[in-house]
Amino acid sequence: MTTRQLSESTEMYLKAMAELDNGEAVSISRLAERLSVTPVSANEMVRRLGEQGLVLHTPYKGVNLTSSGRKVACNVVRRQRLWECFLYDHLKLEWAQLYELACSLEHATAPEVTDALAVFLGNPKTCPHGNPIPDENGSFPNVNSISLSEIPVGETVRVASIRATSTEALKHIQKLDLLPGREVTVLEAAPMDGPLMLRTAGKEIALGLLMAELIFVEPISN
Amino acid sequence: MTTRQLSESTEMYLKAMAELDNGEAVSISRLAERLSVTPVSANEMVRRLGEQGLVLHTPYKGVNLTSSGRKVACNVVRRQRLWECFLYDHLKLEWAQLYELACSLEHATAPEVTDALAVFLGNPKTCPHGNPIPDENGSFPNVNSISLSEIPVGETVRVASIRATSTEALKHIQKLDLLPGREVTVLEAAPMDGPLMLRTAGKEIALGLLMAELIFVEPISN
DNA sequence: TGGAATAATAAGGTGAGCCATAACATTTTA
DNA sequence: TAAAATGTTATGGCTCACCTTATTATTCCA
Repeated sequence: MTTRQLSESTEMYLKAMAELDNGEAVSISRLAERLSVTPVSANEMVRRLGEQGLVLHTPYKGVNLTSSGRKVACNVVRRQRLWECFLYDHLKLEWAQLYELACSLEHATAPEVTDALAVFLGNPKTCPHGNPIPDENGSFPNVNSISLSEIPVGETVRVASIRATSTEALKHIQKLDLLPGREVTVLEAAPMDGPLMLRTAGKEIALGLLMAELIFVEPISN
Repeated sequence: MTTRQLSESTEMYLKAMAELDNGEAVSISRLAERLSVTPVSANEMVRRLGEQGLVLHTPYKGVNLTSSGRKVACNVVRRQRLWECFLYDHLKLEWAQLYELACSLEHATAPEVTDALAVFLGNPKTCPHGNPIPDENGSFPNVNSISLSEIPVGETVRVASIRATSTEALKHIQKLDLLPGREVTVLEAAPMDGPLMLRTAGKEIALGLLMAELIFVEPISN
């Protein structure tokens, strides 16, 4: 298993798979959607990744990362989230822009730089969006937190992390003040996948279901 | 003059031209050599750059940056040298590796990041190799310093900056302790483009002419 | 169980940026 | 001034990662 240089595209596919992973195989169409690519293109690419031993494709079932693919994906995620920390904590850049800005940097980052950056930042455990940063060994943190969309009406939870990737979505979440640490009460779930009505910081807000699925929460512990 | 996204390759060509620029047009073969590409490929690429208005190619004479091409090149150089400062001053990475490591990052750096990085670093004036960092407006600093290869035997000068790009060359220069700030006396110039014999920090060292051309010096002022 | 939805594959095409080889043009220099 | 060196252009080919359109295979659900 040589660690030859992988293309940016390869890294993006592997990262997307890791981000979409929830235990089961990822369908090629969801992968295609996430990467803004046609299913046919995603199919081709998955075949290539399969030939390299990075993914396992079971026709009609979906794609899984192999252990070596997962390792690469972890590494990519690690690089990205470390950059997010740097861009936020030290360069004071926009919270909503971090994912996008760090995404370009992640593919251009040598291992020496990644390691030195982690040390410089004091080995942070999470990125500014609350998502865990994998360690050097490439263990992908399996966060078993629940999405806000699954919380029954009436319950109050705490925002743990945001998995949104588009700057637009992140801006909206920021505007609604649904940042990690905030407490949120689910007031109502409109029928037909309608928006959730929430209360946070004394305000009542409406949140689309798709967006709610990207917000991960935890029980209020203390 | 739209500032559409330029490819990494385009940026590398423009940067190489700026780095090779010494007032006259740059020949396509030197450009090709610098970029480790065949002259034919460089020719094709220069044609494309010409069509975009970034360079001016006079057949059999060479290539020049247009004002818009120069602006882009400056920006690339600025990004790279800012990253070099960060990698050296804060991440404590190897002096000789900086060029290479910063080179990958430079193409992945958004304008917001560049500007914030400059502020974070305190708007440094030079990179760790002693080369000037262009300002936001893209003025390419025209350093009129002299290369060590042009210093007559007997004279003593101070190393101002190193323009080498390969990690290997930089490692060698570091081993010889020819870093910016050091004083060097030219003891002898061997015939037939033979090596220069130098004295620096009490030691006598031999330096190949090609390498000496990458070391820029200034008179000892104080 | 049969049709709808979803997934896979086949075939052909695009552009960027590189390659090699060969032919031809110009400039340099001996 | 002629030959050598350098620069240019033509031709054809390659890989990667994408595209479209069309066909075929499988799965799911009513």
